[in-house]
Amino acid sequence: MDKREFKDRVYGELETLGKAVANRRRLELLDVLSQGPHTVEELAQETAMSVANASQHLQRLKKARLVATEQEGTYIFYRLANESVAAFLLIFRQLAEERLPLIDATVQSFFRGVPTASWEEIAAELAGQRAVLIDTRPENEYLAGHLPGAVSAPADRLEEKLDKLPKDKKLVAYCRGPYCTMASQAVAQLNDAGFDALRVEMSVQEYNHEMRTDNQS
Amino acid sequence: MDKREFKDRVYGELETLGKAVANRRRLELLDVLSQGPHTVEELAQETAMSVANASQHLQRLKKARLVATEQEGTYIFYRLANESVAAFLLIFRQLAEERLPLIDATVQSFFRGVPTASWEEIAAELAGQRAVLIDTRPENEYLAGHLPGAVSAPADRLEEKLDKLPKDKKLVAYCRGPYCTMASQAVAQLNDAGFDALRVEMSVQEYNHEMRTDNQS
DNA sequence: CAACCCTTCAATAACTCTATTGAACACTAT
DNA sequence: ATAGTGTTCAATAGAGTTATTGAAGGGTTG
Repeated sequence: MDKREFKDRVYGELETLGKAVANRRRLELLDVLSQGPHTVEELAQETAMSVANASQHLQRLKKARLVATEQEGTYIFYRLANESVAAFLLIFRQLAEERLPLIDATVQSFFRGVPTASWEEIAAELAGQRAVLIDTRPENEYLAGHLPGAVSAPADRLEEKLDKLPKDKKLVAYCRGPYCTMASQAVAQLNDAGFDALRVEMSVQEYNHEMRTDNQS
Repeated sequence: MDKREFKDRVYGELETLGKAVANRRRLELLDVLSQGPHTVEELAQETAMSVANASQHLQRLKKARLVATEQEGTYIFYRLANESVAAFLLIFRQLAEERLPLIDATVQSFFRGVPTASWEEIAAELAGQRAVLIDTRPENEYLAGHLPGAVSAPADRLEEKLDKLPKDKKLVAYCRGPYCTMASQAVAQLNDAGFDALRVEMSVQEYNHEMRTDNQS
C-alpha cells in the first residue's frame, strides 16, 4: 500500500461520516433521534417523509454507524449509536450556526413574536417555584429523559393537560432544540387559553452538555 | 413561513456544512489547511489533484465559509476560517475513528514496522533533553506554528539537515497528524543514516487541543 | 504593454444520490 | 394458516456531484 492509496482509503472512510450528515433529511432524523429511540413510522411522520424514504435514510445512517437499531416485536426502534454522536451533532450545529448566519436569521424570523427567554433569565424563577417548566415534546421523549422538574405536556395534546397547569405561575416551555416548533406552538395556545406562558431556549442535549462542561471547569 | 418550510430552510443550511465535509478531497484539503495557509498550487500538489480541481473544491469550502482567502501578489492563500473550524475537524475525525474501525485498522497496517511512540511515552525524554523533537512538515508549516522545542527538518529535504542532527540523542519525529506520512518517511530515512529515530503520535492541533482541555479541568 | 504565472471559469461525461412506486419480507394475533 | 401491520427491497427517473479539459481572468515583472 503506497502513500496515496493509504490516504485515499483513510479519507474515503472519513467521507462516509461526512456523507451521512450531508443531507437535510438525515440531519433532521438525527435531531429527532437525539431525543430518544423512535420507530421508522414515527420518524417518517416527524420529518414529513414517506416511510420507505425514511427507512432508506436510516439505513444510510446505520451504515455510517451513527445510529443503531433494536427490534421490539414488530417495531424496529432506531436510536443514536452513543453519546459521542449526540455530542458531535451539537458541535456540528454550533459550527454551522457560527459560519452560516442565515440559520440564525431564519430562526429569529420564525420565532419573532413568540415570548422567549434564555435559560439564565428564567433559572431563578424556576428555582423559586414561581414558574413551572413544561416539556412539550411527545410523551415518549419526555420519558426517555427530561429537564429536572419538568412536567410533560405534549404540544399536540395540550387540551388534556390544561386543567392540570397552574394559572398563577409562569409556564416555561421547551422542546427538542432551537429548530423545534413545539414549544412555540404550545406557548401560543397556552397564552390564548389565559395562561402566562413563554418559550425557553433550552433542550435536554444542551442542558446535559452545559452541566458536563460546567463540572469540568 | 410555515413550520415545514422553516425546517426545510434551516436543515437545508445545515446541509451545506455537511456537504462541505462529504468528500475525501475536501477533507484532505482541510487537513492540510489545519497546518497553516497554503496556495492553491501547494494544496493541489499535496493532495495529488489538478490545480483546477483543487480550486473547485476550495471554492466549495469557501462557500460553506469553512475557509477564507487572502490575496498576496499573484498568489491566493487559503486558510481555515477560524479556530472553531480546526476544533470541529478534530472532533469530526475522532468520531469517525470511533465509529468506523476500518480507519484505525488501515492506519495501524500502514505504519506497522515504523518505530512509534505515544506522547506520554516520550515526553519525559524530551523534557530531559535526551531526545530531540523534529518537525518533518514543510518549512512554511513549521513557521506557521510548531510544537515547543521542535526543530524543523522537512521530510523531503532531509539530507540538508543530516549534519545538524545529533547522533547521540533520540530523534522524535512528528508531522501533520495521524494520516500524514512525512514523519514515518523521515524516520525510515534517518534510521538508515545511522540515527536513532522514531515517530510520535502527536500534531500541533492535537497538542493545542490537549493543552486547552487540560487547563479547563 | 507584453509575456508570464497563478487561479478561476465553462462545458461535459461519468458517476452518485434522492424520492417515488409497488412489491416483498417479517413478526404478531386472531 | 391467514390477515394485518411495520419495515425493507428493487427499480427508476431526475437531480446533483466530480474530474477533466482547454480557455479566460488578473496580477506582476521586465
